[in-house]
Formats: sequence, structure tokens, C-alpha cells
Amino acid sequence: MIEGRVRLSDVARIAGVSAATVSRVLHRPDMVSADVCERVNKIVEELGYIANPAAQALASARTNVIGILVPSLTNNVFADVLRGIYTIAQDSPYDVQFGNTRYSNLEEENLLRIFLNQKPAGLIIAGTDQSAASRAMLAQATCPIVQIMEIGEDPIDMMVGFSHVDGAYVATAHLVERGYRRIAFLGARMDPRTQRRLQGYTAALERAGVFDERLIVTTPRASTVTLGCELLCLLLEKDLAADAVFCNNDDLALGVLFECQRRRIPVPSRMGICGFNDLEMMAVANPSVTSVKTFRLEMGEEAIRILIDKIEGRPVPEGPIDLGFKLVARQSTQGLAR
Amino acid sequence: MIEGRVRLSDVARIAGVSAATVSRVLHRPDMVSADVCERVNKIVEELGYIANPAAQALASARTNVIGILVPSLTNNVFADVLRGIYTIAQDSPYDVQFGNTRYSNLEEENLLRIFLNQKPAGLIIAGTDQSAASRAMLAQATCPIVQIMEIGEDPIDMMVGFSHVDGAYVATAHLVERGYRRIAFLGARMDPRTQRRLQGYTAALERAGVFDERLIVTTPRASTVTLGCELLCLLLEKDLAADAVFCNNDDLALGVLFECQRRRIPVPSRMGICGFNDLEMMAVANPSVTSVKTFRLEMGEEAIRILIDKIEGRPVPEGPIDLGFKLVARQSTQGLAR
DNA sequence: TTGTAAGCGTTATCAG
DNA sequence: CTGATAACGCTTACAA
Repeated sequence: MIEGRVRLSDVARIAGVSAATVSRVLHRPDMVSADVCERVNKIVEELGYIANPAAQALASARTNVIGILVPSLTNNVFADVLRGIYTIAQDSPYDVQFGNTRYSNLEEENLLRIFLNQKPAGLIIAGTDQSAASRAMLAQATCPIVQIMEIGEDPIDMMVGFSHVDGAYVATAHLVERGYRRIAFLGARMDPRTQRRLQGYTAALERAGVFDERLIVTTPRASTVTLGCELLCLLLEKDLAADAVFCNNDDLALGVLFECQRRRIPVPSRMGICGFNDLEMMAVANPSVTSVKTFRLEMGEEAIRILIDKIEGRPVPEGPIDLGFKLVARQSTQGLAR
Repeated sequence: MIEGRVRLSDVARIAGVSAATVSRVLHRPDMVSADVCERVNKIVEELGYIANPAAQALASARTNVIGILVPSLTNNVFADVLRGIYTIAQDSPYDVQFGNTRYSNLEEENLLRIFLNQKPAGLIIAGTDQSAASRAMLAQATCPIVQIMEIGEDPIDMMVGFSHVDGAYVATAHLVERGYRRIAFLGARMDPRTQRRLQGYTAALERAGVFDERLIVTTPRASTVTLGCELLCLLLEKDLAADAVFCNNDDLALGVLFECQRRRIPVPSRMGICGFNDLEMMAVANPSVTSVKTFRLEMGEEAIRILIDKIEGRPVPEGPIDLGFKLVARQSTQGLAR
């Protein structure tokens, strides 16, 4: 038994070869004769040798770390994206390391500095609204980078997402098409993606000639179901004869549904409700709630897939990858009572 | 301007001191004269020097990484715990690194091997049901370890959690006390903590003399709101005159509520519903849903707090830390119609 | 209080 | 195809 950790040199000594050879067996087996390869592998196995990542990183000036920068780790939406990333990363030689920017450009810069300092193999970063400082750091980075969640102007490198403006536009147009006219917007957090949804909402209503700015109710607070209840209360207090709400996300929509039930406001005959993201529960709520399905899992999977492809020198699709969205019309927007 | 990354030696050269001194300024400022200290710090600042973590780890044979091993990163419950951990870790010199064991002992072993190989500063691991192999590895580890989520027998090192058996017992006893008699158990995933909740449920009903094994409906699938609907359907199909359900968690409970609404089964007058964890939305559902509040954020915070205390040699509480739980009775268990 | 110098465990260059 | 040997950037006795 070897005292302490098993090192490369231990494997080498026991296999009767040099450390360099063991290293080659592990990284470039094609450069080593088959029998040496096999013998070394057996000993690696027997000894349970695991490379010291610090030494590897130091010697090779690179790591197998893929850094992920998102504004929240726990929010349903990002949780799904992370799950997608994780799924693919599991079967790859890369370790993912998550950083939580907490919706702050400053925190993003700090994390970026730390991550980049580790010479990561690649980087995934949420959104397209990085600060100038972050942009500068990213521009200097030598590793591939994928921006996720949105599709936008001048990608830093690669990009996979969808148009929040269009998603909101389609949802709002659907409400108009179902006969709703006094359509409110309920928004929480008001991060860049929420702002874009507000844009889409506005565009759709202006096009239909029924836009009324007073129907927009927002808050910087993080969205929760409870907050959905509260925002609906705020809206109703304004007494603007709202007959539908487009919610920035499904948590709010569910809260609106609960609050309507509590106030005996019939959904959808007196109040239409549309959410965003299409969380699993929207389909089974009662009434079921219309939402805009987004492909969060797929976004994570695709992002890390093309990132790894690029890291390993394989060809990747040209230009931003638009995963789109899908309006899922359900009971909650079936139209007003006639 | 220095080409490439700024190294310790660059700082040393410009400050006119040795590399060792710079290292001391950064780690043991008390060993260095005040003015040298100040001068070095200024240059570190100016140059934007950030230590190469790989070199640090290699030279010092330790890291500032705290490893976190949980069965899921996205499940609401763990998401909250992780958030608590993150909050505290942010203001510490430690980096947290998450590992997802996906409810598998085997994956846990593999991750443990990888983590331990990095000589982490500390480890947080969910649950008390580690495999023999994992236990052995943990026993050999030289860093402090905190087991979270549960309180149980022979802690490996430190422990912070609560009793799932007791939580379920109290919830079930509450249903009995409110007059329900045909109380079903709906459980998903059936991980160790769910099993213990089932134990508590069973104990409470046996004590009340109303235990009926046929009322237990479980599935290995992961819990979702949709699954709550499905499990209730399964239960009702059995035609056992169930008059209440204790759900393994709040997702299921919400699904049960929706399904009851759909089937026009009045809650709570014909069907009582109790969840577990007390997610934010339970309070605003309609009717509001009774649940067992658990202190997930606090669990994460406390776990990493005592871990860091121990790492840094400060005294830590003796024995497991029981954070308890709290039954929150709401409309959904107000009793049967008389 | 400060500097010198020897590693830490790999990888990579260059011969052979 | 394989083996020496010199980095990689930092920490830490040990000396001064």
C-alpha cells in the first residue's frame, strides 16, 4: 500500500515505465504501444489513481472547468437550464462550476474575473446585457463562450436562446384574438428579459390599438406566487376594468389565478390569464393556465453541447441558435362571457 | 504592462521584495512590517493580481473549496438549502462546488472520490444514508464534514437537520385531531427522507387506531404537481373512502388540490389536504393548504456556518443541531362537513 | 522581518 | 514509442 495519495509516479514505478508514459496513456493512448497501455491502465485501476487537478492545471495551463454564470441558481427557469447543462456535462470530461451573479453586473464582473483567472475550458453566461467591463474581459478570453437565454445583437461568440419580445408579442396577441381588450401586464424583478417581454406586450397592444400604459403593474421584487396575488390586487385597486393579465412568468400567473378564485372572479369568462415559461403545473391547474412554453432544458443542453464541440475543435453552427417558443392555449384564456 | 497573466513574482519585482514576502502579505500580514504590507497591497491592487488557484492548491496541499453533495440541485427543497449555503459562502473566502448525486449512492461515491481528491477545506453532504464505501471515504477525510437535512444516528462529524419522522407524525396527528379518519399517504421518489415521513405517518395512524395500509400510494417517480393529480386519481380508484391525504411534499399537495377542484370534491369538507415543507405558494392557494414548515434556508446557512467555524478552528456546538419544523394549519384541513 | 530555495504532481519538449 | 528534464506559480521551512 502506498502511503497518502497515489501519484502518477507511483503508477509509473509499479508499471515499470516513466511518468511521462503514464501521462500519455491517460491522455494520448495512441502514442503508446498497446501492451504498455493496457498494463498501465490496469495499475491505474488497481491503485485507484485519480489525477491531481491542481497539478494538471498548473502544468498544462488549462483546466477542464466550464464556468456557468447565471443570475440565479434557484429560480425555476434557470434551474431547468442548469439541469440541461448538467445532464450533458455528466457524460463529458468537463466539470461545470456555477457562479451566481444575483442579477448584478458588478457581481458578474467579479465572478468573471475569478473564472477567467482559472483559464476555464469554456464559459456559459446568461443574457446579452453584460457591462462594458465584462464585455472587455470576455473579448480577451481565449476560451469559447456561449451566451444563453436570449437572442440578440452582436454575440460575443456563440449564442442560444429565443426572442422574449416575440414570445410576449404572441401571447398578448392571443389574448387580443380571444376578445380581451383591457389586458394588463404584471411584471416582477424587471431584469432585461422581463423588460423585453414588456416590449412585446406593448407592441402587440399598440398594434391592436388597445394599449393603456396604466395597465402595466411592475415591481423590482423577485417573482413568487404570493406576489402574483399582490400585483393583481394592486391592479384591481386601480379600477381600470382590466379583463385579462399577461404575466411575466408562471409564478405570478398562478398567484393571479388563486386571487381570482378568492375574489370569485370567474376565469376565463371575466378575467383571462396568460403566463410565461409553461411550468409543469400550468397544465394541471384548474382552470388550466395558458402560457408560453420555453425550451429551458434544451437551451442548457444545446449551449453546453456546442460549447464542448467548439472546445474540442469540432464544427459548430454559424450564428445564434434560436430555440423559439410555443404558445400553449388553455382554459384560462378561452374568452370573455358573451 | 506585463504580458499575459500577472504573477506573484511580478508583484514582488515591482514592489522590490521577494515573492515569499508578497505571499506573506496576502496570507499572514502580521508577519510583515506595516509599510511593506501597504506597499505590496497597493501594487497587488494596481496590477489586479489574482492568485493562480492551481498553484496555490499544489503548493499548499489544500484548497479553499467547500464541496456540497446533494441529490438534486433543482428540487425546491434543495434549491433553498443551496441558497442558504451560497448566501453565507459569498462573504467567506471559500468557494463552494456543487455535486449532484441524483439520488444514487453510486454517484455519491464517485463524486466523493473526486471531491476528496481535491483536498477540500470542508464538505457538506445530504442525508445520513451513505453507503459503506462512502462512509469509509468520509471517515478517512481530514476535513470537517456536515451532514444536512436529517437528524440521525452516529453522525460522521457535524449534523444539522430535523426529524422527518416527527414532522410527518405531527402532520398526521393534526389530521386525526381535525376529525379525518381515512387518511391516505401520497409519496413520490421514496428517498430515505420520504421513507421516514411514511414511518411518522404510520406511527400516528396506528396510535389513533385508524391505520390502513391500502391507503398508502407511492411511486418512485420524482414529485411534480401533475403527479399529485395522478396519485389522487389512483387513490380514488381504489374506492377506499379516503377523507384526507398527507402528501410527502407540497408539489403533490397542490396537485391534489387541483384534482379535487376538477372533480368537485370540496376541500376541506370532504377531503383534507396536508403537504410538507410549506412552500411559499401554499399560503396563497385557494383554499390555503396546511403544511409542515421546514427551515431549509436556515439549514443551509447553519451548515456552512459551523463548517467554516470548524475549518478555521473556532468552537462549534456539540452534537447534532436540530432545526425542528412547524405545523402550519390552514383552510385545507379545517375538518369534514358535519 | 525578510530572502533563499526546495518542493507540490503534472505536462511538454526534446532526445534517443 | 519511450524516457529525462525542465517548467507551471505558489507556499513554506530554513537561514540570515
